Amino acid sequence: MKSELKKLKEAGFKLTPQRRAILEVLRSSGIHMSVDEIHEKVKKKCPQAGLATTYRTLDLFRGLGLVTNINLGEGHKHYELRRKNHYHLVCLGCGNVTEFRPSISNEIERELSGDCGFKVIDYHVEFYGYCSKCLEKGEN
Amino acid sequence: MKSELKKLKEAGFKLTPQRRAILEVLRSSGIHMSVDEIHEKVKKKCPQAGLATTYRTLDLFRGLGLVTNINLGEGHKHYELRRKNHYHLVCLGCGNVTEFRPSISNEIERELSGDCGFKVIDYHVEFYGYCSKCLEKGEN
DNA sequence: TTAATTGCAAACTCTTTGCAGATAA
DNA sequence: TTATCTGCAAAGAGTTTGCAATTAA
Repeated sequence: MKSELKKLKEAGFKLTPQRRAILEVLRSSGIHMSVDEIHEKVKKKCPQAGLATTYRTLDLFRGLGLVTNINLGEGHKHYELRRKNHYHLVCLGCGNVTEFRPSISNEIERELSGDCGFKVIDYHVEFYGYCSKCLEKGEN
Repeated sequence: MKSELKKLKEAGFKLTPQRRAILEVLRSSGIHMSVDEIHEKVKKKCPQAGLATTYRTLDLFRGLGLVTNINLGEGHKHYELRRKNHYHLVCLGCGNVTEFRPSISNEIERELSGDCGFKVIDYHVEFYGYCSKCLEKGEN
């Protein structure tokens, strides 16, 4: 059994088709999605699935540390499977969101714990700017 | 005239009492606030000020680059005067949000532009964890 | 004088909740 | 069998918008 399902079960929750479908959707699309996007994809597997269940399930998953929700400045939440050590690059030109794994992220954590006594559990990092394609095209 | 008002005027916008009040509120409280918090403080200076105006003004300011809005995982936006080079440390124990100016932030920008050809304009960085006080108290 | 701005209220969007029926264990 | 979970619909919270009146320039 894949690790997320295992965690769910171990925490005493039922493995319903809806929960399996939501996990599959999150897995199949590596990148973050809005609740609506997730729900649309879930309905292809579970046509009767309700939006409220998607909200409830994502919140349950977040509580278990299976997913994180991120903010892209829009008016709604985005969720993705939790993976450590990735930053988002949001292009102000084309709107694309890509990922970035900086080689120095460990140094930041070290600096944090040293200077501030702050123990890092998780982080959300979003850089806004222009991707190489948009830089080539335009005059940014 | 302070620089934010100057920018507003230069961009062709009127300097209304409401806009001045919102700027003053943002300046007086260094840290981020929710729209509601901002509006409550604005009403002390402009009792008749409407909430919609606060929303419109903050969005106008954001468009001009005067403020940035950040996300703390709650269901509403937070705004603050735009200042470069600061990261948020969100304590999962006491909920306090403090700031952090990492000495290596320039290196990240350099790595970004080198490896990815991505030109950084702005960023939001939030680290979640436990502050020194909570670490002393608890067993985290 | 006049185009920009405002307050109000209504509309809209996203999210949460209550509840009766359905279902995994 | 039974406590958990679901779908539905209604409620709630935050945000945006239309419009007539007001106001900065």
